[in-house]
Amino acid sequence: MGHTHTSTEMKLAKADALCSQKGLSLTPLRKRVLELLLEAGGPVKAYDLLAALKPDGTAQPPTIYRALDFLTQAGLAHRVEALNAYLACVHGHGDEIAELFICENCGTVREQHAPALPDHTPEGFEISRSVLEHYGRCAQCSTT
Amino acid sequence: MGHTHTSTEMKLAKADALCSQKGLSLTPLRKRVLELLLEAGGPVKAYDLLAALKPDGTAQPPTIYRALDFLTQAGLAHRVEALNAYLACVHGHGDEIAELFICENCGTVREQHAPALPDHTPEGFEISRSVLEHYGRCAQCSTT
DNA sequence: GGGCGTTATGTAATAATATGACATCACGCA
DNA sequence: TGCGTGATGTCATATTATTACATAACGCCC
Repeated sequence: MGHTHTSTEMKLAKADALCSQKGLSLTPLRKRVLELLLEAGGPVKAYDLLAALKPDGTAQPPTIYRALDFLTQAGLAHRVEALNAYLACVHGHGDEIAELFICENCGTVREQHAPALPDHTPEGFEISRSVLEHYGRCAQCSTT
Repeated sequence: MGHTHTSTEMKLAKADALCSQKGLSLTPLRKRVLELLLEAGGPVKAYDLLAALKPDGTAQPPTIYRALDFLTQAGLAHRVEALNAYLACVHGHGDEIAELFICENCGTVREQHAPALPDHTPEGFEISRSVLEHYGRCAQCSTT
């Protein structure tokens, strides 16, 4: 087993800890989906996850969407809105939101915490969720 | 005809001007779609537009998606990523990006220009498009 | 241990969103 | 006139997501 695998295991363990701390149950199915996301190392489509989960094609869509809902609620994954894809989230964002830089050439995603954000929130507007995604070319791809 | 209608006409005229200035052709179909978006005053789904366009149901999806592609390219509309919906855009953003505040209760959207992004873009990353959307409750809805 | 509520998963069907491919039309222009 | 280009029409299908209901797993109370 290589380094990547080990790292995945560590992240899964961390996710376990985080869930039990919050009183959420990271069941085998949910954990497996998170593992697939972590192994992918980038955004994955729901139906690709579904195929990976059960290569014989017996898994049904709700299976994967439920798992993804759980993971996103738990803060263990993000949905990349403009790609209809999902991404494992390693760091626990507190109140900060995720800011994604998505390379349209190679598909890699760089994730950061965005500091609390908008200066010009309209008076009285209560934000419950923010989407902040940038599309373009990463350093690698813009030089080549 | 009330004030809203008049205002829509003015915006359409403005769109016309903007297009001819850029060498784009705001055809009757495209203009009609923009008009529908303006009249709606908020985000509309592609298939709803399609239905509004041809109440007899004879219009096919590519019709509306092509028109929406044109309008978004031209800067006359935005796609609201997390809603799979489209929104007329009245102000021409220059290099600034659109920042949307979307009330999940009443569905209204407040749009602003976000200043070119005061962020920590990774070294070398070239942004071609940004998505900035906030979901929550507007002032109206959070008090009631 | 037996019933029972709650949460998670399985499964079938279908809804909602979007694109590909090709035909046709309209219009400018050599 | 004939041709090239961009726009639209039309059919088919792909992709993404949800609803609804059945079953299973597990804790809890008695």
